[in-house]
Amino acid sequence: MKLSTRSTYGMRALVELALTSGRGPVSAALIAKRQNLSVAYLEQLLHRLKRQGLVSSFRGPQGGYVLAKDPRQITMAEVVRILDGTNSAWNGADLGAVPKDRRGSGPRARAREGSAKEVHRHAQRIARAVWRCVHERLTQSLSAVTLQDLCEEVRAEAGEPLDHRYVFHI
Amino acid sequence: MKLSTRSTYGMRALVELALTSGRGPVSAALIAKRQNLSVAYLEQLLHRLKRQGLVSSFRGPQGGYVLAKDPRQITMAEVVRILDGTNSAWNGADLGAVPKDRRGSGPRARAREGSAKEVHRHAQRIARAVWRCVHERLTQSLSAVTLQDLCEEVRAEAGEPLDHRYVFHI
DNA sequence: CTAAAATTTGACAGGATTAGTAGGGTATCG
DNA sequence: CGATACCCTACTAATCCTGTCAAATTTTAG
Repeated sequence: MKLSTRSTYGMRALVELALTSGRGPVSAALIAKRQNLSVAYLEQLLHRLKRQGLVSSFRGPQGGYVLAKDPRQITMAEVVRILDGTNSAWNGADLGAVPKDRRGSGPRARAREGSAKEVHRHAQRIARAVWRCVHERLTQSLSAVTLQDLCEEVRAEAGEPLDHRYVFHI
Repeated sequence: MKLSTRSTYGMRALVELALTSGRGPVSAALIAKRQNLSVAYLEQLLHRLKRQGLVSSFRGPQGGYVLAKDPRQITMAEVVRILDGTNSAWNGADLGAVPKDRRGSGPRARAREGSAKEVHRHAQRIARAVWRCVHERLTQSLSAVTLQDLCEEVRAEAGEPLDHRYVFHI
């Protein structure tokens, strides 16, 4: 798991969909315009969200995207997993790229550092512990944030008078 | 704030320093060898950690790096802020890249979308809400993880017999 | 006291990965 | 048909990470 701008972009698009929910599909172009981000890039993100069943799409005129799940059932953790969770980093077993050569250690052997196997086990132990400790708490706290929470946060920030009505579908 | 491999690299180095604490400085080359990552890259990270006062360094033979604070006072959130917090994404006020051109929206004006100023306020409201909601819970849960917690996690994983003694300095 | 070795520091080049762009294809509705 | 909008693939730009070299600094050896 990683965490970058993609997740926030995706979440913002989902908020947009949630706020206009029940009033027909919204085109990617309109979301992009309202959220001030690139259409093409947003389409990629929406496509991935669709394949994972978070949104549905309709082609043709008056087409666009619609939320496919209850906003209370969409968590931030899920969005992060879908949009930012593809890569090998943060994958638990990962120890980081293995460098081919080492600079400082010269020809003379050092006494303290143990066999290569031991070093590897040691590194893996620490890497796993760090990863586990962080990943656990991270997913835990991100799972606690739902799309509905974000919508309410937006409403609180706006002080009620949103320009679309605040209706959830289903 | 962003979150990538850098923070885990840095945290692993700090764990290494904490575990060998009280037994003199440890060179970047040795840490890199034990943790199986690139020396040059690790040096960059250590340099930043030094400038922020988390570690101290000594040059020359028998030199290296030493933890500058109590492991209980170093939180994961601090490390993330130092190593992954540089870039403009996730900076609260950020609204994402501003696209230069828009593809689909054609010459014909749409009725629903309001003035440019309103759209911008709307976008900013949602972006801020998303950012605030996520950032708040994220830093909160990362602040709860200290370097000492990680060391104990490592010890738990290893089942006690670590190859260095488990001593904290000061 | 001088020279060599060990180590940090800094800079830079190059590959790998990710962020974002561009443009064409295809389904759907009037 | 033709316009709207999703869908797909390839491309460019930026960033991350690694590798390497040279300079500065301190300790140790001779």
